[in-house]
Amino acid sequence: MLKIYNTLTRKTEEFQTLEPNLVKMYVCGVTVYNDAHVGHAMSALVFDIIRRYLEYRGYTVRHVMNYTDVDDKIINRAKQLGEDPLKLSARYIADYAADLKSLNVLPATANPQVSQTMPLIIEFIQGLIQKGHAYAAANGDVYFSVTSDDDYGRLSGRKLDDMQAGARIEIGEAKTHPMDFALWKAAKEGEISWDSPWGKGRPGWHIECSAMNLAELGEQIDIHGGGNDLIFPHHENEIAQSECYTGKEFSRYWVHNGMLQLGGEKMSKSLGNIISIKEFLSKRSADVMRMLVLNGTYRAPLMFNDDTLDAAEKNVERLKSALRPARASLSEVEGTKGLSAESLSALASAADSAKANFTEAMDSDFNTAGAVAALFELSKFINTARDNGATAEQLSPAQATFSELAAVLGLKLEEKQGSSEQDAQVNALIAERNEARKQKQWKRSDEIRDQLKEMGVTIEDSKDGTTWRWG
RNA sequence: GGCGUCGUGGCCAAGUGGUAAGGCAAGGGUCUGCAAAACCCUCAUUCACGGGUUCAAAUCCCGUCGACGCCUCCA
Repeated sequence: MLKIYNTLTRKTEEFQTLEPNLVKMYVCGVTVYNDAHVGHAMSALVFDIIRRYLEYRGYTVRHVMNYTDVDDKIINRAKQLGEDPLKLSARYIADYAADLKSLNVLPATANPQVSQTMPLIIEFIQGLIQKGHAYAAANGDVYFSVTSDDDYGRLSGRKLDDMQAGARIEIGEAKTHPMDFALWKAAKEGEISWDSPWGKGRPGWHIECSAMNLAELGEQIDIHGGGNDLIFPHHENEIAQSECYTGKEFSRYWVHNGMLQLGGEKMSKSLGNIISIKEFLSKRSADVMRMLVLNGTYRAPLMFNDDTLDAAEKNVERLKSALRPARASLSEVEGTKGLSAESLSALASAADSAKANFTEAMDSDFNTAGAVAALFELSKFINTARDNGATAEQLSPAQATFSELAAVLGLKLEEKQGSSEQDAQVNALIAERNEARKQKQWKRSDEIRDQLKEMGVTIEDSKDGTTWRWG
């Protein structure tokens, strides 16, 4: 029984879909005007893991992630660069898609964009005006009326009265209530704009997600996700718009990831403490970033520093060790006995309980730290079996389970590969070293090992022979 | 000031009533010519602090202190 923490109720609830075996999941994507950073990566990874696990549990997942390609920041940046705003955003959309791919994040089933949802956005706003939830101001702006929605504030747990106390009152705006928010913004001179019943303009930030949800997934969805910095005002406003428009409950579960912390502070574009995804991947692997996320709790702040990254890197190496081949098959030693029937059945039951523990952990609000712990347990059994001389055939079922579970978490655990020429060169050096070792020429043997290390090759001697790998 | 999340060993962190998972680091060991990897052992009488409820609390309640997020664009 899968349980998910729901921000809306502040409780962990049993997960039940609107339609059997189908999950409609909408996750707020990014505003595309510069390089995405590792904080965005965290969010993408969290929902990729959730999606993969739901699929593992047998659901079909319709996973929608939007791109905000019409926005003040995009317009400003485009102005600076003298570029067309939609060309700029198209460039960064392609860029972000590439980042996600290199992070082994599965592509969403749909990636709607604001610029391509204009007719529905306008229709949506008109509907809200008709129902008395929105009003057009004299200057061409359209605002949502928060006082028209009795439930306003229920996601973030705020009351209108409380909010006004700390809210910065914007001057010169044509709002009836200070907390009213823009559905449509009248275009300024020379700005990109679309025609509407209220004159030329563009959508406010929140309406796009309500409209794209409706277009892609319908009136009601199962999961709405995003970073917890979006709870207010973005998601609060989405609920208000969608529920006032359809009269139905918008999303059953609201899932929010915690913020990535750099030096005790949230990493964000506005604070400027950014490490881009590309910069990260030039130094560490996609698996390391994913392991960092897996080691933590998706809802809690994630500590991002050299210590936690080094630990994550070690963790990845450790998991990789479970997938290394059996020694016996490499050694070409005749008459390898393999494991006893007893050890073999112990290995099989270790694989079974790893799977059970993995599922139990993931069922508890995606407890990835617990799921990874189950993999560590299994890797210990596999490695012990290998040390005890298990054959490739004997190791294979447990390794298959291990790979299957690792894949649910989206870990690749790939060993680096070299070209066949490089491999041949390494094999020749190892043959030479083995000859030297046979003659107890340790100096020469160690020279070759150092030379291989320079080339990026790690070697391991065992009684069955020498194995090596890149990295 | 308001709303919310949270405070577990040197570090990351699981655990929401029944007596502290896992990983990193550290120390010892097996193996090895040495190394590397793997494996084994050790490593919190205690869960921010102070009260309370209970046969029993890291887990529930109250209070205090502290951290972080949101209240303005933000994954």
